[in-house]
Amino acid sequence: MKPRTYACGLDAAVDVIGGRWKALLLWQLHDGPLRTGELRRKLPGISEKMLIQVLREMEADEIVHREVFHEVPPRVEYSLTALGQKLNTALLPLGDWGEENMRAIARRRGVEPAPRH
Amino acid sequence: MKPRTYACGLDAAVDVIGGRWKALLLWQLHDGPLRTGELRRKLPGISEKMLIQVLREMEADEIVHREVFHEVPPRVEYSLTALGQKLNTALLPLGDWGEENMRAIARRRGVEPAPRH
DNA sequence: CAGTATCCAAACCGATACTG
DNA sequence: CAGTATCGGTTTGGATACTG
Repeated sequence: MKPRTYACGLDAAVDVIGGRWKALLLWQLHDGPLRTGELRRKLPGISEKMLIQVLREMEADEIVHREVFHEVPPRVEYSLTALGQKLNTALLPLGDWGEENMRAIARRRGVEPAPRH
Repeated sequence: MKPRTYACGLDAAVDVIGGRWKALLLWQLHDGPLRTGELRRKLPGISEKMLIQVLREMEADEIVHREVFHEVPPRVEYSLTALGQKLNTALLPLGDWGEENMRAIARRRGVEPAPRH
């Protein structure tokens, strides 16, 4: 339990998209629904546990919708809710800022930027 | 050291503003330079250690400028760099999104929103 | 294929006491 | 006033093995 308060909207928003994976997942879902396995392949390095855990949190935050198809083998699709789409839109300028400055950020932090997108 | 790569600009950006305090600090510096003590008072709950530590990280990321005035008693002012100002601008839509949805976010997470701003 | 259960390591954050 | 040092708790993230 973390008894805190939100000082402003930005504070709350960062609490929602913070962490290692959420922004990435949001980004991947931008173009439409994806199955669990597709998401896992698009996020190289994520563990089984984190993928599910983070998706559940985003579902609880109502930015991601989870749909189960009762087939064999089982199929589950994740997509953005209307709220999630708005969030994604609100993140575009931040993504642009990061894109422009990624090399410098990566250099200062000893991280290799990836050339994708 | 955390040997990872950035999958996209958003990934890098979240790495820069993530965590409990950075977005808040950025926000406070929006209107001009502030002294250490002023910042501490504007961020109720932050510890001495976190305030300095986070400011140093932001300085290393070149989004905050630190200026020392050699007086007695000592005076230090923090302000946004040009890069920090751009980042702040890029965060505006995200802040708006958070503002609009703060109540719902807070409710779902058992957090009290603060009425300021 | 999708998801769960454990166990463990690292990062994050904060309280406190202290220095120039 | 601004900053450092230390310590420890909580949270987060991840490897692995397993279930329906």
